[in-house]
Amino acid sequence: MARRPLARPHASTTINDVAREAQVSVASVSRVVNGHANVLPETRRRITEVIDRLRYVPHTAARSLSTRRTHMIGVLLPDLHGEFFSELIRGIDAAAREHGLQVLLSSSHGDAAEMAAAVRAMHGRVEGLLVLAPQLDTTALRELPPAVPAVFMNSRVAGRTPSLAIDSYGGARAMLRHLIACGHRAIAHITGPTNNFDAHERERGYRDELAASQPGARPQVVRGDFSETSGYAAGRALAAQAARPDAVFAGNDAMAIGCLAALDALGVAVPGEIAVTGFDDIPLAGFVRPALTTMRASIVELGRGAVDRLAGLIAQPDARLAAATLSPELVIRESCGAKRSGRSRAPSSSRRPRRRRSP
Amino acid sequence: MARRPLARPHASTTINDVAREAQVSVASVSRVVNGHANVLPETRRRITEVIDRLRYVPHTAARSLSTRRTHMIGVLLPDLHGEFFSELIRGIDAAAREHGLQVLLSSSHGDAAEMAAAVRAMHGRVEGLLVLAPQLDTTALRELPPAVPAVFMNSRVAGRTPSLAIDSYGGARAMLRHLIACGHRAIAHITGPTNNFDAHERERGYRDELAASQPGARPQVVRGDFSETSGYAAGRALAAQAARPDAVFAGNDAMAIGCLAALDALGVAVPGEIAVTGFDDIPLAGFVRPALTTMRASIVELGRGAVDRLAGLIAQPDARLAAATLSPELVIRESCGAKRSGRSRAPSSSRRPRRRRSP
DNA sequence: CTGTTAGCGCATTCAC
DNA sequence: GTGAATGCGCTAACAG
Repeated sequence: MARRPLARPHASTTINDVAREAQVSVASVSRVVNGHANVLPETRRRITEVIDRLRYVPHTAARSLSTRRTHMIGVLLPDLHGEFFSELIRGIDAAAREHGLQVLLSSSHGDAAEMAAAVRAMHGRVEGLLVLAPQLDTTALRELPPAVPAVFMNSRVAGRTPSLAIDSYGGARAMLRHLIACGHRAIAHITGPTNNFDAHERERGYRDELAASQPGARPQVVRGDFSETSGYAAGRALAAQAARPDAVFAGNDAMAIGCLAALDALGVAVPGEIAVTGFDDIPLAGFVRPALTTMRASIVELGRGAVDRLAGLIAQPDARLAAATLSPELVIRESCGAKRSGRSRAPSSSRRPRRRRSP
Repeated sequence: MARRPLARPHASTTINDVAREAQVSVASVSRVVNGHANVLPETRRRITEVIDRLRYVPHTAARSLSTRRTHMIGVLLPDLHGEFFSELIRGIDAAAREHGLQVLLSSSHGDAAEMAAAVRAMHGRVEGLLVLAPQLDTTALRELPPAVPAVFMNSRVAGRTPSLAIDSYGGARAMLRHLIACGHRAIAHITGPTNNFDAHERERGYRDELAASQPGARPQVVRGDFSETSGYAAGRALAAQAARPDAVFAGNDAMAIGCLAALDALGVAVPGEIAVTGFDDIPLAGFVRPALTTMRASIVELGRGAVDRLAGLIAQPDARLAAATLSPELVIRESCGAKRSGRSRAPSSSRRPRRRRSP
């Protein structure tokens, strides 16, 4: 590239062009661009004028090379679907913007190996990592370069890596207490996928609260995978059983809705014969019939909180934040059979003013 | 930085370290790293060994500075919710990975000004832009630096910017033809938000097909905003009208489901008294009662196709791709009142094997 | 307050 | 086949 530099692909104006045009040194231009104080008003004005006129924009890579800062964080997500994904990103994006961080996204990771590859690809471009690894198997996460700060969401992390999670365990116990308070005795549970952290925590909460509140009661568990279809199948199975439960706590709303559809098809009254509840409070939860009682977890806050923590960690790498937890909130609608004092049949979607899907 | 360079923040091994350790020049290391042929097997072996041992990873910024390539594309999204968002990202991410591109995401743009700011922040870091700008007002998009290749999705773009879109117009007409074929005459429409490209196209399709198939028929339109709540309100309004329609074509599934809930609350039989259809085919569409007839649009393909086009554009900036379109497909379930030959009541969610929400 | 200059880490000519 | 040297665009010492 010595003699005849190959035609620069996107030849754009550099700091040198500005300096020459404004009759100053690149140092002064740099100072103005970075908002340093030590520049004469007149000089600053002249430089600013040229910058505007030439539409000069600092070259990011060059700046990074010099400052060792990229202002980017990497976000590693598994193969996620639906509302959870979008709300998480929404929270992450908003918080990142506030911190002046850009988001390098890598989603759709089926397994830990893929995730490791993604991490490698991000090496050097990001100042921190945000990872959602619901797989119980987190051994592969150990390969993360220890140098870069990382925050784990809804993951079981060995060691004291700073993490943040929805309190699935506590939420499940709360839901069970509610069902029991409603008078239900035989309460079944539809689980999420095996090897999923939250699914595991919710099941554990179900079992523990059952054992605590109804000593001797036998847990009744059907395996699902968080999909509507699996909830549908579970609903059929449960309704057909000899010991038919009088309440079903599904591991998430999607399965609860699938279960509802199955019971409806079978002519089983909900909540009359069997009560059904979910977890997550997806936007549609208030619009199915009967409206779904569920635990509301603020996914937006999960994403936002994770970024806040990561930003703090980037600023102070030595800071030792303890793991934190977000408590879900019980949302009582109709499917649980709780007697309600209100008389309105309008769906309760007080929060979330606008819910759109189409672009 | 002349005398005593400040302690490098994330001191990591550089190409120089490798060169020194392997007793070669940085040029050879560079050749090996970039897979050039002209390196002796023995030399290559030695270098490779050192690279592994030192865990050397090329510094991205430095490489970018020198090559003028970042291998990143910017994705600009509006304030999106739900399934649409996640599927779009899924498609984008998968395709980007195939093309060896990283995704710099920036979402939650309420208006064009915010989007312009996001573009500015990405300037220089991305080789191309993917933008979803459903706002009808695209004047602000003109500010995009013309130098960087861009692909627009579901947007009305003046000029011949390469774009890709779901054929909302054609889909709406197809849906209307279906409703008419089912014997419905008074067909109402619930629109999406004003100033939204797809909402506009669907309404246009509704009006055009109505005029074409039933000359003289009077269009009956209620304004919605793509949210379940607005669909609920529209359903109430429609049911209360003197000239009650016998079919309702909602601008998207969320509103259709809201409408369904309203009619259920009012005791109006669906599809008996009023048929209801939607647009999008969200995963839950098959699980509400009655199961929703809708138009299936492959959002994943939208994202994937957009990235493919962008990658092509980056490779050949001069290439003039024409705008392309993705045709949605009619999915007939129960809510439209079509007589069905099958006898299965199981939800039809043949495709989409797994649908999860929770992490 | 301003200019000069030395790197940041890497790719790439051009001699050898 | 290999190495020495140059420049990518910018920041931050340092000298003036």
